[in-house]
Amino acid sequence: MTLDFDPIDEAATNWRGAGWAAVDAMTAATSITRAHQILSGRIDAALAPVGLNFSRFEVLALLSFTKEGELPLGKVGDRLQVHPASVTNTVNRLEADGLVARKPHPTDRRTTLAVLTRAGRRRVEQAAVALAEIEFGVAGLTGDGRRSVDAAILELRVAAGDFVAPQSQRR
Amino acid sequence: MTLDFDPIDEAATNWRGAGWAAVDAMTAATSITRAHQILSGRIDAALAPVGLNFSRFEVLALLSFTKEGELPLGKVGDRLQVHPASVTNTVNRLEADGLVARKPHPTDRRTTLAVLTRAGRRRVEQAAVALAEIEFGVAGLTGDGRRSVDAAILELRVAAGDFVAPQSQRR
DNA sequence: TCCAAATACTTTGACGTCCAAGTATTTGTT
DNA sequence: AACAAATACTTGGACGTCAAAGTATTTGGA
Repeated sequence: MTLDFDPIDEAATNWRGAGWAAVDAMTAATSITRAHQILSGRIDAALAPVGLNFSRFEVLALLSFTKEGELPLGKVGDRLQVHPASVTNTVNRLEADGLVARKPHPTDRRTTLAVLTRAGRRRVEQAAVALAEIEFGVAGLTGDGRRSVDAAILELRVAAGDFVAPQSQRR
Repeated sequence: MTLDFDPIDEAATNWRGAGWAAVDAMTAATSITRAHQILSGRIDAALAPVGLNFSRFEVLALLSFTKEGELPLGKVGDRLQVHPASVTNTVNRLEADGLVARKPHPTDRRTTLAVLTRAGRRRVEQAAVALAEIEFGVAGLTGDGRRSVDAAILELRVAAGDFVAPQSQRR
């Protein structure tokens, strides 16, 4: 099943042969797509024994970083850049597992807070350890590789309007 | 909705504060994940008017590069690194749209060939143009950024066993 | 004060992906 | 020759994602 050639390199050759444009853009996009496949496979495999997947872990981690361990669902979506419906779905699952609870917002009745439970806090710690053990799936990337990926993708994210750097953007 | 800070940078700070390990691995993994979100959103948006999504496009492109415009479904899965069930699903859809046809393998009756139809060939050309126009979603990445992403991810893919370089691996 | 518009979340439905199990066929051994 | 194991694909089910529509509540003018 392991190929004896680089499929992306092969694709680039084919694209050139067909006279199609933007070959270098294609290889970059394909590389990123494949990298994501690899990472998400490894990460979900590492989290499965802990009873989480990456989305659920991200929500728990985000909550664990707040003072009170709680956040409106909308904020969760903003921070993790996922669709509101996905937040609802993820929180439903976490709630069913007893890792977060829903709580009405004290002053705005439209808003629902997700609150980390004690079990949720324990679970996210376990998951963080499990992820650190597999180096978040990026084993195989050297320090240089990680830095250059971060830097390059930072350009992409800024260009995509993920956030606007206020004044100083370190890094 | 656009944040006024870099959420990944923020996450790194939080992780350090919580004393969690592998912060640099986390940022690399998160960057790649986010890059994939951005690209796949842009790519699917560019392909929607053409009536394709990226998976279906990839299958058509792969077929278009073969001599006869046909390939066993299993080979398609190997090349695109997707699950056999996904290939079945994707080809079903392409077949329903008249862009490929299924044909029995001449000598191995277990095997089914996906054959590009004339409409499929036209469609993949349109799609290639549409994708080139948006630079595969990587507008925002400079030439250097694209090269460093390719190079870094190549490490990752090799480490993941995507393929084994036989003797000479150019690039 | 009143009401249209904005905001927050949920629901429903269309898709896509993978896994596991099932069917058909071929291969490799004994 | 015979049959267990491997291979090729499909099916059905669990999940996840997003878009669009629906409900409830708050906000920001006229």
